[in-house]
Amino acid sequence: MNNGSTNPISAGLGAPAPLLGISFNSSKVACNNCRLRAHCMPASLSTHDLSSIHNLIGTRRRVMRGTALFHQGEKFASVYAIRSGFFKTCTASPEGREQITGFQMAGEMMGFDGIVNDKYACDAVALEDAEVCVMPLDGLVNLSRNMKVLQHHMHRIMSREIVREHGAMLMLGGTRARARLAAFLLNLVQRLHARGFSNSELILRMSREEIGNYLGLKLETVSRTFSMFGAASIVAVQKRHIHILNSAALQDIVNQTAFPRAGSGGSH
Amino acid sequence: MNNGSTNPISAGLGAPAPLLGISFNSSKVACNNCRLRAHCMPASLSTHDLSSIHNLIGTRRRVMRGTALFHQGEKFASVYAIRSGFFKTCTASPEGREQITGFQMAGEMMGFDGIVNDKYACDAVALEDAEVCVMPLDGLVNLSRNMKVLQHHMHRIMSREIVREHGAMLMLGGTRARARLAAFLLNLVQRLHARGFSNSELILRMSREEIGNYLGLKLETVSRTFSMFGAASIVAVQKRHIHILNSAALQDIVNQTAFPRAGSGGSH
DNA sequence: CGGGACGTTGACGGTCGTCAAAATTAGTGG
DNA sequence: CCACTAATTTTGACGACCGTCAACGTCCCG
Repeated sequence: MNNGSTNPISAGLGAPAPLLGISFNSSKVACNNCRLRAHCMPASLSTHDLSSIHNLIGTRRRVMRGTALFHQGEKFASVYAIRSGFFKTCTASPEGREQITGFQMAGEMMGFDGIVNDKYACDAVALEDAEVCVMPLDGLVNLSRNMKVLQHHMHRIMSREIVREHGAMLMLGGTRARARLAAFLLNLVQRLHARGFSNSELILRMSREEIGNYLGLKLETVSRTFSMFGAASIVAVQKRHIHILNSAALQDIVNQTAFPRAGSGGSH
Repeated sequence: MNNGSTNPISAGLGAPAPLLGISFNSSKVACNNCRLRAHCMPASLSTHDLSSIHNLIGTRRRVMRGTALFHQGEKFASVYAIRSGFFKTCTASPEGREQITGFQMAGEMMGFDGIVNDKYACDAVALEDAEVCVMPLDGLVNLSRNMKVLQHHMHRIMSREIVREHGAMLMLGGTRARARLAAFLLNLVQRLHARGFSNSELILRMSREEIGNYLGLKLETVSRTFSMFGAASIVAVQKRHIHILNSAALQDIVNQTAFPRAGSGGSH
């Protein structure tokens, strides 16, 4: 399976052509050139390891806005790293209610919830045209058997997902609308900032309804709360364009607007 | 606590205490005799594999009611399988609010949230005297490198935890108090039933306040809702002893009391 | 220009948080 | 065994917050 050279010669039949614009089918952007590597790959990897991983990533896949990368119940096979674009993941309860469980951006991974039952446990829908790296799980698993860093990295990613959801639960249980929306904005802008974007401006990729669904609020409440932030000059809101004017005030709202004294006392 | 010896010992988690009153090492119940094996181990294992795993589980550990198995922020080392007893896991937000992220019973595992940052991300507190199997992670990891079933099993467990939290989010976002409490009871009794207990009776190991915290409700609301269920003869409630009289009605409440039309197409 | 998706704003009412007090139980020491 | 305190649970009254219903404005696309 070792592929020593991925040089232009082997590509003579008109495959990769890394020189020019975008090539779809052939488009294997080498992982070691990917500027998102820090987000989805282990920190330190030998070039040899890196190319092993790179070879594993069979294809990339484009996902048009509004369409699903995978569906709840679909046979599980691969996990995905987002190269570009923005996703939501949502589950449907047996009785048909739908809950958005998270929003994912470039460098983040999706699909690990499919491992338990060999079926994806949620839909992953692109909120804007997107591109993902397809990572077949058995490939990853096999590779990780001889690559300790990779094995540990997989564990870390899943563990992180667990912790992330802890955070989401923290928000949903026992805070007011203001606090939820404030925390939501701060979280988004922080993740964007970690990817080189502004730490005060962002464009929402999702509708008010989707925000509300995620935060456990109705869309009208989301809208009203945005207006409130605007009136207080904490955030400038124009449709989906958000400008955080006073991030400290937002943080205060997160801190102060939790229901008071939820959990203290108690333990003996 | 009123024993002759000084208290710090029981509270201390520091050193692996060699020969105190309780001998940690001695009690090695062979995994292949453990009637909970089906819950925490892969389905099919050769006896050889099983004994490898068994050897890995260095110790068991007793946890007294009200004390913590591990604390948020503590250095991560092991995951734990519950042999007996009942736990809650709770995280504290930076601003000090506390959120219970789950209740765990015999056969379930805890600690995987510690992998990401090499620190436990939550407290695990025993709600009744308990006993756990200590499973050092690096041992598991090394073993799994040569034991494919185990490797896959670990992935499944973490994945299941992710999915479980999806479910919790589903409940916290967009349902009413009745629905949350009904779903909570049904979930508890179902898990207990899977362990050989009644499918209609249970004893709550946690206080009204803890239930409320978990469900995003105040303790008064929890109490009132219990009373409501009682008045409707759906559940007989006596303190913490719960008898489900009409499980179908409970299920109806879960289904019907979600906020209407949260996610589907809005035609009016 | 017209239709549809999305967002904003207003008015009203229900659910549940808040405050308060009483009831029941558990734990402790005499 | 019984008094005493602390913890937990229950119940009531009140009101804030947010869900509900409705109308309107905006933008996009055919």
